[in-house]
Formats: sequence, C-alpha cells, structure tokens
Amino acid sequence: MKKQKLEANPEPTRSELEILQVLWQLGPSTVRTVNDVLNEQKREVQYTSTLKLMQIMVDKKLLNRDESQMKHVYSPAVEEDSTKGHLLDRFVDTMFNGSASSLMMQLLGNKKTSKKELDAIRELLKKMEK
Amino acid sequence: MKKQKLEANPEPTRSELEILQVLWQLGPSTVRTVNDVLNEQKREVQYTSTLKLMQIMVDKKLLNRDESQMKHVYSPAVEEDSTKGHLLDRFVDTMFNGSASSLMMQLLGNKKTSKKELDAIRELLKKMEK
DNA sequence: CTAAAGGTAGGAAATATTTCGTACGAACAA
DNA sequence: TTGTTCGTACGAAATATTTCCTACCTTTAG
Repeated sequence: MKKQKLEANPEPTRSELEILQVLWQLGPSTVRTVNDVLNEQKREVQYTSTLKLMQIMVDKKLLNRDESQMKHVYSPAVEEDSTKGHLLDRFVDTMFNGSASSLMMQLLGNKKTSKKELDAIRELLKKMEK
Repeated sequence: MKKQKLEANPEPTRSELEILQVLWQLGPSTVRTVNDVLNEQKREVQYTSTLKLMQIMVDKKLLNRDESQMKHVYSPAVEEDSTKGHLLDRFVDTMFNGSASSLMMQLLGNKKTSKKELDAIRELLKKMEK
C-alpha cells in the first residue's frame, strides 16, 4: 500500500469495525482486552494481528491511543451512532437504491425477523407520530 | 490469490454487487452494456476491467454466461431477493447485533429518511398485521 | 482485400486488507 | 540476578480485490 486516500472520514473495513464494536461496548481498553474479546466472540486471531490493526486505526484516526502507560489504552475516535448511520446510508444507497422502505421489505420478508422485533419497530413508529 | 474458499454462496464484493445490480435491473446483457451503465451511473472503468470481473464472477457462480454468440451474454446466477436478504442479515448481525429494530432506530434518526419513506413503512407493517 | 472496430482470454500489476514473525524493552517472580 | 511473561514496533508475507495491458480473433466498412 503506497498511500492511503487520506479521507476526512475513512470508512472502517470489516475487521476494523469488529474492533470498534468492542471498544464502543467496553470503552477504552488495551489491545489484550480487545484481542481476548475478539477471540471469544468472533474468531481466532493472534495478538499481534489485533495490535497491528489497532495501530493502523490510530493512523487512520479511527482510534485514539493513550500512551502514558506502558499498556497503551485505545478508545474510539469516531462516534458509534454517526459511524453506523453513515454505513447504513451507504448500504441503503447501494443495495436498495436509497429506499429505506425497500430495505424494510427485505427485513420483513426474512423469517429471522422475530415478532418481538416487529413489535419494537411498531412502537418506534408510534413514537415518531407525535 | 491461490485458492478461493469455494463456498456454496460466495459473497459478492462491492464491485461485483454493482455488476449484479445492473444485471438484475436490465436482465441478460453483454459486457459492453454493463460497462456502459457502470460508467454512466457509477464510476469510470475500462472495458477490460469489467470484462475481467464478470469472468471471475462466472467462476464464482455469481453469473451465468451464454457463449453461443460471439458477444457473450451474461445473466445473474443468484437471485436478487435472497442475495440482498443474506447481505442484509449479515449487516444487521455485525452492525446491530442482530437487532432489526436497532437498525430501524438508526434509519429513523437519519434526516435522509423522508416522510414518504416512513409512510411506506407504516403501510408495510399494517399489511403484516393481517 | 484491408483496415478499423469491437470482441474474448489471460496474466501481470496496483491497491487494499489481514495476518503474523521477529526483535526488543519493561515488569515481575523466583 | 535471571529468566519468563507481557508489552510495543516494524516489516514482510499472505490474501483479496480491482484494474488494465497485450495478444489475438471476428466482424464490418470501404
């Protein structure tokens, strides 16, 4: 890789997103912690792989790093809601031509969307009415 | 690339998805047609790049190719709904921990989701009741 | 017939992403 | 002190994705 595009908001890759999820959930954490969680919840991965990825993410401004301790402490540099919102937007755009209701149709057509989920969604819409 | 994972349903990459979109929309088409649409609607790309990608997609069983004519005619080998459904599932899983209503919240929090979209979604839910 | 236009095939290169080996320093237990 | 454990840094390799150059064939206009 010669040069990264130097975007204002570089999009996290899939693996980077996994790391962000962990940090959004746990708050500021060490590489060790993140790596443990990944191995528990996601997939097997070596410590140094996770380390490297998190270092890259600091370069990309996706994470902040507190180096005051020997064990560096990493925290998200991007907000959860806006990041997910942005990714969702792009997803809707590319997959459903920008139509949120098309996406809903897909969702509702899925067996995997439970009745409980549907009720929650109805609740949401009711609240929006007001 | 040594060996592709040989999955039953290889996931289309971003570029592959663009091509699938075109073919889902237009139906069976030549490389020339697909390439023209991509350059119009998406981004500048050389003819042979699109060709190569579509050839790869045939290998991956994402596309079918009719070689009976000199101008090969490509068509989707995967169904639009199930493909999008699958990708949506994974998206919900990785981004919203499997919660479709969380995704909805994001969507509703977005300015970009118009009133018209919301109405359409309500319609959908109403239909589901029955 | 000949040249130009347009098609496919194949491989190499460019780019992006992910993984990990190695080196080396600090902390800590014995 | 000494060696084991746990940390970071760096670079390279492995993998995946994307782009395009080159060769060569077929069709078509002249």
